[in-house]
Amino acid sequence: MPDGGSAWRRQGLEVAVAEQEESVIWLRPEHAPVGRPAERSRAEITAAAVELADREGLEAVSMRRVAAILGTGAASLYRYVATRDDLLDLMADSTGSEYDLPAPSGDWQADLLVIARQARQIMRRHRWLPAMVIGRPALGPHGVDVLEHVLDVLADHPAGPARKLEAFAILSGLTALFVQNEMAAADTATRHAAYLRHVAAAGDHPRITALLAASPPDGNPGDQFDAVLARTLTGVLG
Amino acid sequence: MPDGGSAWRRQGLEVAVAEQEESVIWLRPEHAPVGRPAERSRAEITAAAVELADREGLEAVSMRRVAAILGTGAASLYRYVATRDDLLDLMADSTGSEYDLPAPSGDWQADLLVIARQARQIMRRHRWLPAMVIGRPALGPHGVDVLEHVLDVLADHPAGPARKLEAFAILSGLTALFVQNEMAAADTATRHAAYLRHVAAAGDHPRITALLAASPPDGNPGDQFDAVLARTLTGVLG
DNA sequence: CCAGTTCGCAAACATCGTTCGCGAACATCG
DNA sequence: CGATGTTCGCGAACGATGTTTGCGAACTGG
Repeated sequence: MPDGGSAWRRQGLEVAVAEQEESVIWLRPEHAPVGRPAERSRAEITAAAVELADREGLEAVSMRRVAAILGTGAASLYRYVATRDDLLDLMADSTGSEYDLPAPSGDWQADLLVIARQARQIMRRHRWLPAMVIGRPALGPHGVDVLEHVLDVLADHPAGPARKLEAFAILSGLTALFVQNEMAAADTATRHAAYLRHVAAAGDHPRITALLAASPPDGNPGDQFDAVLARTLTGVLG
Repeated sequence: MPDGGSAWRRQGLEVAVAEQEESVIWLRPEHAPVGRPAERSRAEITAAAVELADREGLEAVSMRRVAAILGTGAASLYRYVATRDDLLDLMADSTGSEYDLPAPSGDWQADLLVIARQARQIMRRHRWLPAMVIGRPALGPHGVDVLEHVLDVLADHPAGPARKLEAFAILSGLTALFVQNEMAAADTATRHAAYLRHVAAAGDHPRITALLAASPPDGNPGDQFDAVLARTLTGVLG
């Protein structure tokens, strides 16, 4: 049988292995137990992709460029990853290793804020992360560790499982939203401002006109992150 | 001068026009005042793109496919739009016409909830919208109308302009997050569940194991949208 | 040593966004 | 009415993308 695509996985070395869904990369063994050994690893490829994304953005992460960084051919990457989206999932989950997860203190609200603040820092380090957290939530080994920790923090909380999962999703999503907004402040805001000035000059939309007139002398609103997130969490939890 | 790209715009018919930023599509006149008349309009192209996205998703919206729907060549679209992202901006803003904006009632919290609920419905109608609202917030003519209305609702509110703008961004973003989550419930959740079952079976992560065991008999948490959004808005505003 | 299997990867395919160049179409003006 | 100036429509091409195919090379268990 020529190649044929991972036939060894079906040979029943472990019964549980045969039952696995192949649609999720975390359940696919990284290396085959027989045959020519691989020269690289998922971690190595992921690290290269993350570094490239940090430097030039997500859209610069093409199979060819990642392969070039590693000094291989583009097609070789498909021995480690079924598709580009798999690589993106690996990238997103790998950032989960940057969390420091201290033991729960008893104050779940404070503990969740600690996590959220770390998430914010991590997303600032990897400016492509917010878009992935929002648009393609991946739950790999590291993400599972974070989820376990959140559930540990909420262990004594009376809310049901579904609500706790929702709280986790909102914590991640809202943090990503915040970071995305503060990143777009320098870029998108300028483009919007040009059009908003035009709208203000046109005469309709008096509220926008007034807002733009009073905008410069307005003190900056400070960092609303903690306050908004705390309120939102008490909204979904008790 | 052969074509050369919209030279008439520089001829100073209107002084204000010459000052315009060309980087924003809303400030670029749709049709040239001289020369051969265009056979189509931005609105027509936008409508075709929206219909295609509603049917087959955002990634199906390619210049070639949109052009094919209209019975033209792909290159022709660039007479109406400078880039594909411009077309996406047009699509996003066009959904702003689906709002019904009643006069402010005096209760700003209730009025904002009315807007948010409409946003939710609109995003459910156009399943590609949440990703755009979050990743590429476009503020066109219709978006400006909605913003004007929100500012009108908040006219008597003591918060500063920056905070009101932040409230608007959070209102849109959080709504998009919610819709994205409820859409992913059927798709992503299934993929996650397979891996989560594996994690639970592995033995570590006892909280996740317990959560999965108690998951089926747990009553669904009802619709948290109104509650979470209200709490968050009072978090950023007074 | 050989049979079995996987690995690395050049080449090819389909598709994408975008640009170029030019004939055709239209409004204006002489 | 015809010439002129300008834009429009668009076939063809360019470069880049994700992915597949096919095969020689590399390794291992028997």
